[in-house]
Amino acid sequence: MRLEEELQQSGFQSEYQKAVLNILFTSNWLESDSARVLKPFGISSQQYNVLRILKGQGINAISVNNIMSRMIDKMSNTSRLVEKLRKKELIERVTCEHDRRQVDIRITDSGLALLKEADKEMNQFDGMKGKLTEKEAVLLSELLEKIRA
Amino acid sequence: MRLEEELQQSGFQSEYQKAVLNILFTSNWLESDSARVLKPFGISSQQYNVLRILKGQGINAISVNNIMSRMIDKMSNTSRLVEKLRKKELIERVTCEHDRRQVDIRITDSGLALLKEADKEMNQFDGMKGKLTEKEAVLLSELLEKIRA
DNA sequence: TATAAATACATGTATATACATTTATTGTTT
DNA sequence: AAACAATAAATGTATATACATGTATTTATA
Repeated sequence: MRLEEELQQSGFQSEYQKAVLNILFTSNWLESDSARVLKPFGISSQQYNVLRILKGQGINAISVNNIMSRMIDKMSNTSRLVEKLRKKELIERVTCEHDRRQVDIRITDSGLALLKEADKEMNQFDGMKGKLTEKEAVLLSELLEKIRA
Repeated sequence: MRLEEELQQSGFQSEYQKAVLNILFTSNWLESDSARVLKPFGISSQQYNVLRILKGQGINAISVNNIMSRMIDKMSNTSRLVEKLRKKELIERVTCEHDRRQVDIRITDSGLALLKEADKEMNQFDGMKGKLTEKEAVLLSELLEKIRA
């Protein structure tokens, strides 16, 4: 749907402005979609993001800082987020031997199981499926990366 | 900067997945940039968004619901947001005569003045300037609108 | 080796937000 | 007109988040 209709606005200052608003709007759109899908699993999309990062590390435990630097939004309180996942026993904490300030985090079997189920739904409801060709997806990424250059 | 480096990740499941993450990441990137620019003016980017919507309406007062439907993120508590702007005297509330449930909102001179200053900065720090051609900006909007189709 | 600086993470606090519920008013149905 | 549904906005509440600060540990420097 065109942004003009979504925001009930007749025009924009420039195509640049419109593109920026389109990014923000689409991001919110995707975000609320995944929040809805994840809700039955009892995790937020940030928590999902952390679980996926940990899954990507396999059996290796990685530090809280390491997780933070890989997150989509570099929020400052990854600690609390991780603590919430630990309470649900989706991850476990291992105090690091060679640096006792550091806390290493590893996904649990229970976490992997939840992720497996959640991923099914997430792929199914993927906001992209059948809407862009692969070439268009590549192009989209390129344009977004240009903006952040 | 490439998303792989931003998120310290070697690859993605698919180009679709990468594009989605790129949208979310870029949105956060733009968001934190504008939050930084707006901070000295004492308003959040949501409040800025509301002021711009009201400016677009000129001297016409529009309802809280009307504002909400034009906002980038359709959050449920526009009331409180508007109330904060009122406390700062950037907007004013007019109870509607023909429907006394409704509260019409209009931007004040003080609100317009703040917006004028803020806009200068916002344009200056515009995350797009010189990074995309106008054609690319149009293309970007088209791709994003396809996703939401 | 004592002191200072840096790092990793945790926590306090104020504010923001999502979601459900409430209140006031208007519209609709019988 | 009375009863009910629908609408506009406000509010209660739990959780999330940003930002600053605190604590423990490690590294660098004098």
